Parts: sequence; structure tokens; C-alpha cells
Amino acid sequence: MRFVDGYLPYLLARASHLVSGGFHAELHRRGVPVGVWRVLATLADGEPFTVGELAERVLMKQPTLTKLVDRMEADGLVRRREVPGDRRKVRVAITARGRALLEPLLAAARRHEREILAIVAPEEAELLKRTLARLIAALAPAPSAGEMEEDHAEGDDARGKQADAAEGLAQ
Amino acid sequence: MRFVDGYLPYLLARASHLVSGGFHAELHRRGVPVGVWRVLATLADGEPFTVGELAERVLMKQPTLTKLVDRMEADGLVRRREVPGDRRKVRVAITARGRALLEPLLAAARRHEREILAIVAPEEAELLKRTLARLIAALAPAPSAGEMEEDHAEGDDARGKQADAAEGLAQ
DNA sequence: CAAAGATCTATGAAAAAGAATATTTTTATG
DNA sequence: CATAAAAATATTCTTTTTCATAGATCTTTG
Repeated sequence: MRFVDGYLPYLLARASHLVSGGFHAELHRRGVPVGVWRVLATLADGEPFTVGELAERVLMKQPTLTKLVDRMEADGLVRRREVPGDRRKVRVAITARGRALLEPLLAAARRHEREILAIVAPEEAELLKRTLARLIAALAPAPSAGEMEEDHAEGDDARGKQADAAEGLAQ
Repeated sequence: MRFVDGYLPYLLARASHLVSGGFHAELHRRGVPVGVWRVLATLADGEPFTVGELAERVLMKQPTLTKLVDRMEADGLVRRREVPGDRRKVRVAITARGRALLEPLLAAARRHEREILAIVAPEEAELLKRTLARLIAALAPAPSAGEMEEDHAEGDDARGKQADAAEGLAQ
């Protein structure tokens, strides 16, 4: 057996690549860049994120995301709003237009996920998700404990959200 | 819970990103681009691959890989050799120089993988790998049944090695 | 409280990736 | 067998990403 075939990082990378591949093809047909999808999906529930937080979540470098947000803002898909307490930060929120673009993509994504999940047994799928979540929790940078303020009054967007609990970070 | 937090493709992508992240930082310190590592690791056991096969395995587009191979060939890390039966194809093989660069990276990669595996229970880790392998097998393009000829006689390279790392690093 | 350091986003130049297509060789077809 | 279609790699041109750093604001501390 070749080295990479048993190497966890490679298995993860390849599985990720293949799993996302099908949906990315779908995005491509619709003319939606992958980054745009990822940003919109992350902002789906209406809670805005700062550029840094968002970059971390969409797995991009901060300058890359800044420029992507520039483009998306120009297209009216998201907008920047200032953060009350801290004028260095900027929060990125989805707009109604962004939501309109996102909606059918979300539906397609759910369909696609179902196809993927059909490949493995249901309990196995559950365990897979849990294990991945554990890896993520153990490796993701700790949210700096001040990230859970609640004050972003929605302007043009309706939404409710649910800032959730502090991360485990045991290990 | 946010949409993406339960969405398998995202869990895979983020876990992959975080898991590889630590090692990529190590590569960066050593001045080795990620693509170079991936190509060398894929060629580690000496078997050469055509550009297309290699691109599929290292998760790059073919033109991207062609250009990476150009650079690596210029650096003497790999070399192209023609394929006997088909003059369209080119096989990319690791060189002694490439192997020399790879060796310590492999050791570091094994160390890193051990750290990661320590996060989850051993049986869980095994199941994780198996599940990922199953997804990959189900989604990867079928090898066209003619890919398994054996004739790559090594020219300038010594073969067979086994740099395995000791290093505890349990946690 | 002023200065130094840290944090956050943006920017600019350089490198890499991507899309489309050219080129060469192989395979299939009438 | 000639020609059309397919396949594999390379190339060109454009867009995106990356690296390094600037600019601005916040935090710490002597």
C-alpha cells in the first residue's frame, strides 16, 4: 500500500475533494464560484461575522476573503457594517439578494449531501460526522470568549439565530 | 445549529484544512510548497504516474500540475520519461534528489499524523479511515483497467527505504 | 496618559490557479 | 485506409491567491 493511501490527512483531503467535487460541478454549471457559495452558506442563518471570523470559517486567508467580499459586495450579495464597540472590525452580513441566490443552492446542497450519505451506512455516517466534529473542535482556534455579544440588529434581513455554547477544546 | 456545522462536505473540508494546517506550517518553515510535498509523497514508493493520474491523486487540475512538474523538474526533484506504448503520455518519477528532500518530510508527516490520531480513540480512528476510504472508492473515477502494467525500471534512483520516525509526542 | 505593542482589515506586487484551447498522438468509423 | 473523434499534455491569457506590509484602532503598561 502506498504511503498516502493510509495517511489520514490525505484521506481527509481526497474525500473532501471528491465529496465536494460533485456539488462544485453543479455550482459551476450555475456560474457560482465556490467561494461565493461558501461565504453565503456560512452566513445563511443571518448572523454576521467579522472578516477574520469568516475567513477562518470559509477556510481562506484573510486577504483572499477581503477581496472576495469586495466582489460580493459589489454584486450586492453581502454587505459590510461597522461593529459598534470596535472600529477596526467589520461585520459581513448576507443581503436579501444574497439570500435569494443562496436558497436554491442550499436545496441542491442538501440533495447532494443525501446522495453522499447514501454511500455509507447511516450509523457510520453519524459517527463520521461526530468524529470530524471532534477533530475540528480540538484543532480550531479557540473563540476568544468575547465573540458572543448579541447586538446585531437586522436591517434588511429577517432572522433569528442562536449563538451557541463555548467550545470544548479539551484534548 | 448553523447549516454548515452539520453539513458533511463542510465538516470534511474543515477537518481536512485543520488537520493539514499544522503540517503545512511545518512545510512552510522548511520552505517547501504544499504542492511539492504532495507530489513527492505520491511518488514516494517509486512508481511513476502520468500527468493525468498524478493530477487526480494530488487533487490538482491538469494544467496546474503540468506547471508544478515543470518547476519541480527544473529543480531536479522529479523527471519526465516517455511512456513506451503511448507517445502522448508522460510519466513523472521522483529522482534521488526528490527522495532526499522527501525523506525528512515523511518522517515529520508521520509524527504529525500521530499527534492528530491521538485526538480520537484508536478504534474510532480506524473506523474514520475506513469510512473515508469507502467514500473515496465510491467517488473516485475507476482506474481504466489498463493502468496496472509494471515496467518502470529505475534509472538513476536507489530504491526501497523506510525512514520511519520514532518520536513520542503522545498527548 | 503617553508610548509601545497587539489586533484587524485593506492594499499592492508577485505567484499560482483556472478556463479555454492548441498540439500531438491514438482510437474508432465508414 | 483515410478521416473523424477522442485522449493526453502543454500553452496562453485572465482571474484569484498569496505574501508582505500599510493603516487604523484598540490595549497594555510604566
